[in-house]
Amino acid sequence: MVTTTARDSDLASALVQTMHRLQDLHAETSRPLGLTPQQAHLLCVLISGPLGMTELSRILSIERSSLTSMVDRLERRDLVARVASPTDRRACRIELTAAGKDLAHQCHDAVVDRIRDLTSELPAATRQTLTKALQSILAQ
Amino acid sequence: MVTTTARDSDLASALVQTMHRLQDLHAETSRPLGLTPQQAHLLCVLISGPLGMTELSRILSIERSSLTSMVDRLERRDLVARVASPTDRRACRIELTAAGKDLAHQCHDAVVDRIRDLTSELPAATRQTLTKALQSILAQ
DNA sequence: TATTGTTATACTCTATAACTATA
DNA sequence: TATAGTTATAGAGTATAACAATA
Repeated sequence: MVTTTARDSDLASALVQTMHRLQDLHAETSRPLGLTPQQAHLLCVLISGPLGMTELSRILSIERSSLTSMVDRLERRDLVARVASPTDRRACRIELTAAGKDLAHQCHDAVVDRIRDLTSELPAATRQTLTKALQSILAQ
Repeated sequence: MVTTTARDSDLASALVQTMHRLQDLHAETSRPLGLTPQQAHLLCVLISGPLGMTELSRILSIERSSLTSMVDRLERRDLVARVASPTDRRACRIELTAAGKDLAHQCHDAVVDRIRDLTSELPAATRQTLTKALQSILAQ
């Protein structure tokens, strides 16, 4: 039987290429805001609230020691602040400053806008299917 | 009208999160092979044939000067080779050595396997829709 | 003059290992 | 003893600017 059925590797390949495309897009939107993609990611993760170093390193998938220097650089620019934990004197919480919050939202909005452009030509039903499929992948 | 219609930002958010997930997965598959994700990307791009520095830098979205040092490191490990262009004495072609070709295929296969695991629970029709949607995004 | 690629430099990202302070 | 976070160190990724050689 010969059909136009997609192979597994077509989906894998499409996903990998999409990843690279989105990475580029992410870099292009961060840069004019004076941020590396990694810094933009960190700031955006903090939008939903302050986090400790250990939890933040887990979310960003980097070692705590790597995070220390990232936070140092952002703190020097007054985009984040280390706040002492009231309950654990070893720990601190990283939180966005007012300037950091503003920049984080700019990053977030810029990326969402760019992606909206990329996906705007898809039919609504396809967008729906795409969204649900990706969410189910992410839920694993 | 109140429905469960997904917002644009849900799709954008799902795409961004998928990007991060795939980045992690890519890093996890490259690392045991002794490669950074960027090195793995470079090797995989060369699977389809040798490329000049300028074209390779365009494909990887990095400056040529950044690429020079990446190629230096890979060449020192005998994974790629600089071959003089026969037609342009300024230019060179970067090509995979036998070891580089082997490693590139290992990288490629490892990523495809991991992604297949991620997507294996989706219905065939959804996989098809997903693949076509991503391909149409990439075609832009 | 324009293009190909490299060199020099500076900064960021990242991991590993060893460490301090607190729980 | 275990955990939170930092320091020290080394290597890799990246951009900018200036450069050499060739087209």
